[in-house]
Amino acid sequence: MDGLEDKWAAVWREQDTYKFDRERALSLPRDQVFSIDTPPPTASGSLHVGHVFGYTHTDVVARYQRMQGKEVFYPLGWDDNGLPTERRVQNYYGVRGDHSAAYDPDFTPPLRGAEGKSVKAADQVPISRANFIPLCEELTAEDEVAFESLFRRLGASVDWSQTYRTIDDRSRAVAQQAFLHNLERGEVYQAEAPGLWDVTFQSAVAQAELEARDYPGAFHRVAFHRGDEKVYIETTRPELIPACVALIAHPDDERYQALFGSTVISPLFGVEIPVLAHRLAEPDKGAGIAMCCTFGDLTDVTWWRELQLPMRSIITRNGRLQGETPAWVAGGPGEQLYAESMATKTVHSARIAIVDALRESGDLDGEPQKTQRKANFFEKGDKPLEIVTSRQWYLTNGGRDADLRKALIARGEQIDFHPAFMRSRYANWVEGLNGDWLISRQRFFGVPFPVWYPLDADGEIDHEHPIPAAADTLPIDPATDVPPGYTAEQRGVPGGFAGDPDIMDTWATSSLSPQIVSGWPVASNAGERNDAELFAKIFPMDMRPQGHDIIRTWLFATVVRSHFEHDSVPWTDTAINGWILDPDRKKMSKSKGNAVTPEDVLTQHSADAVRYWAASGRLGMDAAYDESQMKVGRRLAMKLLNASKFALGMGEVEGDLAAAVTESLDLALLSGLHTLVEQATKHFESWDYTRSLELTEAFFWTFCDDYIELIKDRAYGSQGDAAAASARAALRIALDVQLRLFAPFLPYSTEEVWSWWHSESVHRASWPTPEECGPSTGDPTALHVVGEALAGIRKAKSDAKLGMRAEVTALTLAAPADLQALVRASEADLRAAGKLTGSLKYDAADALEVRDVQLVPPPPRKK
RNA sequence: GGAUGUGUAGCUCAGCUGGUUAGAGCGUUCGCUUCACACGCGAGAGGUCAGGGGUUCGAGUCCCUUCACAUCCA
Repeated sequence: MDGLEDKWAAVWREQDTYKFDRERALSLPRDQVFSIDTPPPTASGSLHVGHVFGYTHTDVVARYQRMQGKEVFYPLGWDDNGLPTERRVQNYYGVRGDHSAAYDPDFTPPLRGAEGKSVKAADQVPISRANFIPLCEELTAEDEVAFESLFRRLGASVDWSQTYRTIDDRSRAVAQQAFLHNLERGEVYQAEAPGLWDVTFQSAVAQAELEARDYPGAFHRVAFHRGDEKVYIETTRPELIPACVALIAHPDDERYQALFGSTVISPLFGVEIPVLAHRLAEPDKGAGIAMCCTFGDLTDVTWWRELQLPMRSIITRNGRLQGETPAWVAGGPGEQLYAESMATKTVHSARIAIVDALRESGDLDGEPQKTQRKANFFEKGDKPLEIVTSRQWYLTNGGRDADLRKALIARGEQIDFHPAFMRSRYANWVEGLNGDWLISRQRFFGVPFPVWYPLDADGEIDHEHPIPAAADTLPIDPATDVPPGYTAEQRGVPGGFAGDPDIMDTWATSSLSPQIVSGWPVASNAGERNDAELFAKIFPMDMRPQGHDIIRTWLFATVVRSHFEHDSVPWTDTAINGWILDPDRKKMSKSKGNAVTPEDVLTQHSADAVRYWAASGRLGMDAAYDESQMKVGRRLAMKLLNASKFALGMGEVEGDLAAAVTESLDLALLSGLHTLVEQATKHFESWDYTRSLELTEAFFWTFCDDYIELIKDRAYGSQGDAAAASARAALRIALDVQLRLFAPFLPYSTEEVWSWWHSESVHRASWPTPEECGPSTGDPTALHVVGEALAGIRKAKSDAKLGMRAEVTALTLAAPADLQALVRASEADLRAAGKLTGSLKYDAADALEVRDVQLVPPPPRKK
């Protein structure tokens, strides 16, 4: 069985079994084409069983649609653009991206394969982005080869000639072209504003990348002064007292009515601070009055904006306090404290210094009370985010525009979510947006913004008049390329130009995956994958499969881009898969150390077995990692091989198979098969492939355990040629149909069996129709009833602790008349299967029952 | 605090628009080398359908409520 995987994977590769036929697609009506917008796995991560789970769901659907005769567009790309790759490259080559480094056309990295040795940051060679990117491409290309091999082994029916990378020329050109279109239409803008900032990665972070985590802190009860009166606030960030711009309480809070409109003096620094009212102050939290600093958290930003407070920022981009003593502190009582104990210190050290000083001055009431607070983190970071003012690019997404938000929620309504309840994740997210999408990142490996800025006579950047790249030159890198109308010598000199130093959020590229794969034309035709005809044909696409954790990012972002660029949804349906949980019900992930590598799983259990497990997980439902289920799948695949070998070994039937089927049980089987095909198809059409598998599987086990057992004697010829032909024909029809019903789930074993009497791949065969199931004139209950009679005989033998070879010399079958008739019609089959040699009496009863079974122990086996 | 989902045999789950004694597989127990399969075959045991209330002739299935768990958003 394991040899099947190498064998058939090679055949599928050689024969291009899953190749997308562009010409055929263009010639077909739209509903005969099925296009899938698959998630590109992160190339520098590693794959885990969760991937196997989700991608199997997609593949099962792809295979079904292909068998339905549709031309299936099923590419798979790699997301190699972004932070995970940057980190690997730094270690692997011993380099570090540096915005100030110049491009070196002859650069060779100091190391190759230093992974694991962990090169110290100080030893990493600073290199330009233009030198850094090729290294990223080189390293990810290696990973991608290994990934493709795994997906092939799994049996993913992807057309590998359609592969793409989110950093390749075409992807960058698509991302830049879409950005320039957004810019022209005013959907993207630059703003200098306070925003969340990761001090480790030195980059701005978007709302969708936030993660609220518990973070240990302490409440410090600190006095502000109003003459002799003290006004206490409670804060977890006392180091921000020098950045305080107001004290704020709720407008309805009785305690502070007298203070509103007056001012207080800050402790240690002696700065005069207004006391103001705002509805976002929480009366029941701490003292009910809060200090607003620029900036401690997002509420501070709101207060600062709405109450038009001054800017007194002290935290810099590297997470330390600014070195220069701020103007409003200089000359005051806190000047020395700041200059000596806080300037250039980390937030942590500054806090210790200020708390000591507060204690000494008597402004700290009691000792700090330890607490767990929620702090915002970058999902990939491990230090709380700071809020820093910086110039960034934003793409409108409804966060600040009710009409746009409404339009995007309406887009969600136009997409069918599977399961449907996942739509509320989308709607909740869009409704809860509190700002536009921040798409610029101060990183290196990603798609650069295709713009430059003029420098004025003093060499100052004029951000108001960005110079866009010419459309037919994309992709460009403004760090090395020169804007239209300038020469390279003018870079960085007064009157010249400067490139935009930032790159785009990874999602700003991957949100264009439908455009990237479908041939959306870019003016430069970078990557030579422009295909306007194809794009017109397959966009909007049919299916977007993905995890529910990235509805707020990838799914939403894709909808936004498509809304702006095409005034359309990007796809009509989205299939949301759940997560794989380990047996302790925790999400499996590499970082938690509980993930099993998919290579091991596939080797140990076989691809068909693993797919069986994955396919028994319904869309949207988290599933347990369950090896026992894989064993069941393996057993099923094995049974399929064995039963088929046996059934086909009975002999062939010449001529019209359907016409040869005449016996009661054979007709009953085919009638049941007829219903099975209807049901299996119906459930696939409603995206419930799991139900389809369950029904097919149940039918197959009855086929093996009851039907084959009952007819095998006759099929060998004990009741004459015509009766044998009837059984053999029914076996063939049933097998032919069942193999095709199983093919999307068990591609290897079905292909093997199919090849025994077909020349074409089962994966290019047509999905079975009820009409192919032969005559539907039989009574399907006949098989159940005779099967039940056989079960009665088996039970008698089992109760007598005898083997199934034991001979039955007499029995009575009690049943209602109609059931008796069904048994009588197949009495010879029942006798053969039950080893019934003696009398079979019939008796009337309300329900079928096998009574008075007389048994003879089987003769001892000859040794 | 808000949203969504889940709670059915020891385990993993199915039970569609309410209808006869609640199903499957795994595990478990007992038995069997039956000429496709011992990576097999046959038989059995095992459930107050999370708790409470309601609608109904009738509820695992609909409504209300409580509890527990998970995820997302505050």
